[in-house]
Formats: sequence, C-alpha cells, structure tokens
Amino acid sequence: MAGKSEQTRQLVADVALRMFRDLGFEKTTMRAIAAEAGVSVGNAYYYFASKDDLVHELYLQVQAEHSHKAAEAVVGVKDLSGRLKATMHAGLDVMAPYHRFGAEFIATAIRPASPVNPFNDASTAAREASLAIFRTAADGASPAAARKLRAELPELLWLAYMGVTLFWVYDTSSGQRRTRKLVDGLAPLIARGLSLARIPGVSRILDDALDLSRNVRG
Amino acid sequence: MAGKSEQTRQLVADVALRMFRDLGFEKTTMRAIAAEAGVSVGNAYYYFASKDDLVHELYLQVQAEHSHKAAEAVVGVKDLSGRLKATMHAGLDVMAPYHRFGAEFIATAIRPASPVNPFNDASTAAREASLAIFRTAADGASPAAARKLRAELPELLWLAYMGVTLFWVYDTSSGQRRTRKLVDGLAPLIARGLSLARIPGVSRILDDALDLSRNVRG
DNA sequence: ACACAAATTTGAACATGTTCAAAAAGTGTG
DNA sequence: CACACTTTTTGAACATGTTCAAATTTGTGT
Repeated sequence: MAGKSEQTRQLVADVALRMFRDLGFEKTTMRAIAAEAGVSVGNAYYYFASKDDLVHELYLQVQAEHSHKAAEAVVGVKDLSGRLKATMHAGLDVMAPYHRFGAEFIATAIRPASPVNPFNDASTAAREASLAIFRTAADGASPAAARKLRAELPELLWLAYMGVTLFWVYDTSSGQRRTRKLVDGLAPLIARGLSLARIPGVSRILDDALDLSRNVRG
Repeated sequence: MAGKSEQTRQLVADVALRMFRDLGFEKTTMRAIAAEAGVSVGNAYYYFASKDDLVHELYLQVQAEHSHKAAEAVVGVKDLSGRLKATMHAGLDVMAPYHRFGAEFIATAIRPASPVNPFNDASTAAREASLAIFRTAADGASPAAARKLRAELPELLWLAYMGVTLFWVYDTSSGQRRTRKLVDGLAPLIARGLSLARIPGVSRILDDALDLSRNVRG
C-alpha cells in the first residue's frame, strides 16, 4: 500500500491538531499525541521534526481555511471596507477554536527560526499564501486605491491583520467580541484613510513613507 | 550579615545576564548559571521562580538603562523628531549586546502569562516605566502636538518603538544598521504626520480612530 | 552558650522535547 | 522463495526547566 506512510503522518497530524484545540499547547505533549495516535514517540518525530512543526501544520490548515472562507465572504462585496471586514472576520472565525492556544502559537511563530514565522525568509510560501488573501480583498475593491498605494496595499492590510491577531490573542472578552468591534471599526477607518492619499499634504508624507519602507527592506 | 541573601540573588542575576549576553538564551541553561555562580540549581530557583524571571530581570535592567540614556540624549533637543530619534537610538544602543538573544526575548515576552509581557495587566509597572520614557520625549517637544493627540501621543510613540524593536529583532544587517535607518526615517515621518492632524479631512478620521481606540480598550 | 525557628541551600527526582541505534516491516530482484 | 536494500517503527537515553523534601546555615530570645 503506497499511502501507508501518508496515513500515519495524517493520523499524527489529526490527533495533534485536535489535542491542540481541546487541551492547549502545553498539555498536548508529544508523548500524549503518540499515545493517542497509537504510535511511538519516535515515530511522530519521523514525520514531524519538532513540536513546532506540528504547529506549522496547524498554521497551514488555518490559513487554507481562512483563504477559502474569505474568498466566499467577499463575493459581491464591492467596497474595500466591506471586503476587509469580511476577510478579517473570516480569519477570526477560523482561529476561534484555538484562542486559548493562540498565545503559545504567537510565541512560537515569532521566533525567527520557527518554520511558522511569517517574516522569515524560509517561510516565504506560507507568507505569500497569507498575503494572497489580502490581495484578493484589495484588488477586488472599487473604487480602487490611489495608484501609488496599489502595490503595497495588500501588504499593509496584511500587516493590519497581524496587529488584529495580536490584539485577539490578548482579548479575554467573551467570544473575543472586542476584537470583532475592532475589526468593525478599523476596516472603514482604513478605507477612509486611504482616500486621504489624494490630499497634497498627506501625499507628500506618504511618498516619503513608501520610500522609507522600500529603502529599509532591501 | 543582612545583605547575604541579596548578595546571592545579585550574583545569580549578574551571572545569568552576562551569560545571556555572551551565549544567548538557550545555551544559558539553569545548570550552567548555577555552576558558574557557584550555587546549586535549587538555590537559583529560590530567588528566581523561573528562567523567564531572569529574563524579566534583564528587561528591568535594559529598561532602566534606556530610561537613563534617553533622558540624557534628549537634553537640549527641542523638536519631536529629534527627541524621538534620540530616544529610539538610545534604546537600540542599550539592546545591542543582546541582539542574538532578542528573538528569544520577544518570544518569551509575548506570552500573556510572561512577567515580561508589556501588554499584560500584571506588569503594569514595567509598562508604565517604558511609557514614561516616551512621555518624556513627547512632553518636552516644541511645538507641541495637536491638543487632542497629546494624551495618547506617548502611547503611540511607545507602540511605534515596539514595532521598531520587532524590526530590530529580525534585522540581520551588520550592526543592525537597517534598523538605524528606519529610526532616522521614521522619526521625522511621525513628527510631520502629527502636524497633519490639523487638516480637516484628516482630523475627522483621527477623531474616529481615537474613539475606536478608547472604545475597544475598555 | 543554648534551644528553637526562620531563612537559605542542596541535590535528587520528575516531566517534557528531542535524538538515535536497533528492530521490524516493506519492496524489489535473482 | 531467499536475499539485499529501503522505509518505517520502536523505546530507551539525553538535556533541560522545574519541584521539593531534607540538610544546613543564620538569626533570635533566654
């Protein structure tokens, strides 16, 4: 049977992800995962180089689901504010079951060496996928953003979403409703803020900001 | 001798901080710290509840030094851009020896349970001290910022500094010169950006942004 | 000086992430 | 089938953060 190996891998991943959701990150020990999956600890490591790697697996799944739900949610929505709102809420929906785990997830993801780190060069693929979600939100909007912003807009929105996610991690209000409020307020603010780009005074500063951004990334 | 206990505590802290600087976070094991300090592992734990607690100690020291150096650096500097630049560079100077450790530091600090977490309610004191540095930078500046911004300005600057710090962690350019460039470009941008608050179109959006911020924090 | 309590120190023990040499199972070849 | 070779699986071993009961030292009142 060719799929036997893949089967074991999938089994371990499924068990791990379920345990992450139900028990949180720390309580889900590698031994517990192995036991629950009915394999040896070493076998789990044969498929996943580290516990962080299992987090990476979770990240991929969450991201795929976000991408899917966001694409659905923006159908027929024209204005940027609405599209952004829908996209961000979709993300929050997907992450919701993992809220208690979110903090550990962030701590893991933020380490430069982590395979999950979105800023890391190594995980360009994952970052691109994540960016693509916001490119969809931005590109489909009308009226379109100011020309000089168009290229960086998805990245800007993505960055805003990173901030929202950080807020969400620390949001202890029931159902994280404060984060929902934040999204509802932030999305129109961003959309309106972008329209300011046409005011001359703002425009000059914006040019400099974009210059700095490009300059400093090289 | 009354200071014996304090002496041991200080010894452990000193050794730990030096090892953090020279070896990085992971290589500095609790056993290594204890051995180097000539005490038992258990004894180190008598004074510091966890390894994270030693990171907290480092955080306090870095912050105190930043506060001191920043206060010196802004003397005689009137414009906000200059004051902000001086304050941020002072922070980078202080952190520089720990750059290789910075990533682990951030990972530790970002966990809500961490004593170092700047967003955490528990560490209000540390956060206040950190904010105070930027309050000094903002309050001493002339011309003063728009009235409605004055209250939130220190927090905004502090937040910007958090962003700069995050950038710094990932900055692998030699001597982190890209982060220096970022600060040099960002400080005047922020200062000029604030002056836009008086433009009517901008002002209205700003009001909404401040509303949202207050609303969502409650 | 002595007894007793409190503070300090010790080191073994535990849980967990991770590694690895060896065993087992699978696969193709004569 | 027998054999060699690869892939998969195992479980013991290791390093590290942390805990804790016991030992030691220090402080205090008599």
